[in-house]
Amino acid sequence: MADSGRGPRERMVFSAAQLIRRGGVTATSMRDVVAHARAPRGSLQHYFPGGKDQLVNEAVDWAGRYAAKRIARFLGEMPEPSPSGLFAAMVRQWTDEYETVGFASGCPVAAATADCAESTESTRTAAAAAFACWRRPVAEALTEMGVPSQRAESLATLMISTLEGAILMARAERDAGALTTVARELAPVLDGAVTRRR
Amino acid sequence: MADSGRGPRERMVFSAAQLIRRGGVTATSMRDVVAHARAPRGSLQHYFPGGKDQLVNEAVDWAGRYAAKRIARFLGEMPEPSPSGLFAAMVRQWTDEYETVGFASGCPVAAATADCAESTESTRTAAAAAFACWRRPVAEALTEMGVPSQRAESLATLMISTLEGAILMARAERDAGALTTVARELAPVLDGAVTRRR
DNA sequence: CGCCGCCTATGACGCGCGTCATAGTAGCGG
DNA sequence: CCGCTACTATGACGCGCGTCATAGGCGGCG
Repeated sequence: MADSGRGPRERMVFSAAQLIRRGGVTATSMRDVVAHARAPRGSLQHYFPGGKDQLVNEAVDWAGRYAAKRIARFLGEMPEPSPSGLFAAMVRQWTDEYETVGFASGCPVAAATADCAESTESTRTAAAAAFACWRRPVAEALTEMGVPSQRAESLATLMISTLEGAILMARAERDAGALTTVARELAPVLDGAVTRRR
Repeated sequence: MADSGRGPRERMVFSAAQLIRRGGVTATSMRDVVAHARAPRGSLQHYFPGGKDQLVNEAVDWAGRYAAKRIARFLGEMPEPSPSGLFAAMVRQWTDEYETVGFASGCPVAAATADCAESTESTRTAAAAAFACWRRPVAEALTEMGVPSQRAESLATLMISTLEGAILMARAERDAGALTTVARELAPVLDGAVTRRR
């Protein structure tokens, strides 16, 4: 969450993701992005000759990779990993944010999907890639914990779907209750899928 | 899904919901709405003096009530109701749509939340109300099936969250797989919550 | 120095938006 | 026929958008 990535280009992509998280793709203007990134406006057409689409797609891309990296981080921080523990960590990231800085932002991939899935093929593809990029480490972690690999894929899909939906609901209600609820309710089915001891 | 509600006013609200489903709130213009509803443009300021916000809020409202009514309908169609059966029906509504007319549209409440939760308080409130309106009959149905009422509330939240997330994923990937997956994986935990025979 | 890449600066263009102002029409009770 | 209310019609306004065109600075290398 550092305010500045190294180069101005990185900062713009990061800022785009940040703004898309808040208000959606359509409501995020390129002028807003350069202002938020404290970047020169002239750099837009230099770094992103593909226009807004390119910027948005890279922001979605970045978000997918970021989510994937978080999974690895969560696993590293867990003394004894379990499926429910991983999901709890994923959920906690959001409850923490909502409790500390408020309910201003959702998931940029979700916003991009809702806004662009029909209008902009390339962004839809980017969102699909982001989901896949996010799901992979989750599924791998589950198999590592002893979940059969096919089942792990399904559960990864379940975890991310449920998380995304709960984020939406929590934001609408300005109450993180939905997040904690789904974490609690999903725990047994996740842990129940472990067939071999690690 | 009838193309025309009775009055022009109803048609406009319905069309707004329809367009928001596709491209989000910000990308949906009021001129688009009247065109889609084949309604006179002059009627906008007559029926919706509150401007776009009012129109959007009523569309979200409509969507919430529509979802709630569908739950009642599903229950009526099920010979022997079960939690997993209800969830399967909710999911099937979306897989059916995606298989027949394509992945153009998502959930209007989700889109409104992603686009307006931060920018427009009234719409955020409308979305929260829509979720609540949708959740109530689900929870009631679960208690009717023998789920303890507090648990039923939690499971209703889980079902709707998971469904919303799976809709997003399916739309991004243009593949209803996520929907069928979550229906399958959630079934046991839902049915396992029934403590008394009906 | 001179030149040439990279990056930045800035103003303009055309468009579509939400909103407003003003006027017009239809039906109907008096 | 009048007048009133409900609804429709239409053009204008101001704004912010994405994009483009053009013109710089500016550091390094021959």
